[in-house]
Amino acid sequence: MKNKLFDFIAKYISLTEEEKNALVSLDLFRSVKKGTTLLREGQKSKDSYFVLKGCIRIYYLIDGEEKTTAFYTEMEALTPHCVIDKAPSKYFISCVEDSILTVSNADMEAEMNSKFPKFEIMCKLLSEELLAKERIDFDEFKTSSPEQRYLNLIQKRPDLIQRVPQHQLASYLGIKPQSLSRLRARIIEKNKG
Amino acid sequence: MKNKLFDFIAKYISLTEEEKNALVSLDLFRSVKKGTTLLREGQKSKDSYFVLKGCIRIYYLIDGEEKTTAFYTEMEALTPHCVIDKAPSKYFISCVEDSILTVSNADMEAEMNSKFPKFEIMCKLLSEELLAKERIDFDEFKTSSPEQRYLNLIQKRPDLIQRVPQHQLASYLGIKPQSLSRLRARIIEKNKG
DNA sequence: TTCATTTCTTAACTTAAGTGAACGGGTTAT
DNA sequence: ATAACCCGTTCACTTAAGTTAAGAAATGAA
Repeated sequence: MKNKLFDFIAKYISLTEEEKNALVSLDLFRSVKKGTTLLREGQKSKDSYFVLKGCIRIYYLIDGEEKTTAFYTEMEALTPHCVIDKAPSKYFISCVEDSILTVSNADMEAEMNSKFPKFEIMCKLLSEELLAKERIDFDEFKTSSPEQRYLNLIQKRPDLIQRVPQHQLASYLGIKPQSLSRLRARIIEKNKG
Repeated sequence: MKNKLFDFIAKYISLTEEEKNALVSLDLFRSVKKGTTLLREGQKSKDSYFVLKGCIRIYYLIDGEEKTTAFYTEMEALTPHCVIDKAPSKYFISCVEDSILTVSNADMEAEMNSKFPKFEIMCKLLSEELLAKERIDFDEFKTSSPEQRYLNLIQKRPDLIQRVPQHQLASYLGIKPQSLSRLRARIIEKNKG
């Protein structure tokens, strides 16, 4: 698992042994059971997550209903907005599967940054990249229909369709579970005729 | 206009006179006429934008139709994905109004960063903040209907509804212009009855 | 000004998503 | 074992968005 983290970091900066050791000594690795809630609405957490194995999701509780809006799987990083804006969290974060994560506190990050300015650069590169990606994801969502979004998902994240419950997928696609069922039936029908 | 830029930067880091002078000497300020295309699909530009006055938008050309997905107004920054991933741009950027922008090249940024590491920190803070905001915007979009999105826009960016053509607003809301017209009529009807 | 183009609205019709309800399969708990 | 619950699907019905077309209003260019 350490190496998975180092591989990820290597995409942005190169680490010396000293730096790697400093990272490991932070004791970041956590095993979390499926269903565990990592962050609740209203909380002011300072923790960021990086998924080494498994899957976590962001969801909102609206009128008593869970609305899942994002999934993070292997090699994906998530810093909740509350860490950035110091406001109570607007959303929940929960474990979709038994997972192995790194959980890093904002204070630990600040310490690493001051010791190794390189880390700050990595964070900059990473968040710039994620921002550009998020922009494009959002644009694709806006410019396509639910059916196109679903077909697009099959192409881009086929694993999600297997590992995530349909009703979570539905709200991820911006529709109701019944509509996703219908839409899937429609697609199968098309491919037959 | 210089001061508007300095005020923006001051939200993230504090600048010495020397640093301010270095910034000004980069000759960043540009006046652009309404309708000017700043970036075309397929281009590999290195330019980032910051809006001092006016409005610019991102749009896609899909089946010969313009799909506007984002607006940037006063005190908002935009780094196109092509600057980050060095790939041909997926979208166009164009001027909605006569505008005053700063246009900064990635090379200039790199130079500022090496001279003043503080700048790198500002970029990190800014992109982290924007990423967290974009996440929440996307989530709000996913979890609400076109009508809710429109009402939400009235609350959050009332100026946009005045200064931007309806058909651009429509695709920004993920719907067709005719649907936006109808939806507006529906809302007015509700408020009467 | 005049003409052409673009933008916005309206309307009639089609298509798809939302809603509420029911059913079967699976799991969990008692 | 059975009851309770959750999940995915299906159905009938409602509501809203997409589509096509037409016309009025605003804009811009000659």
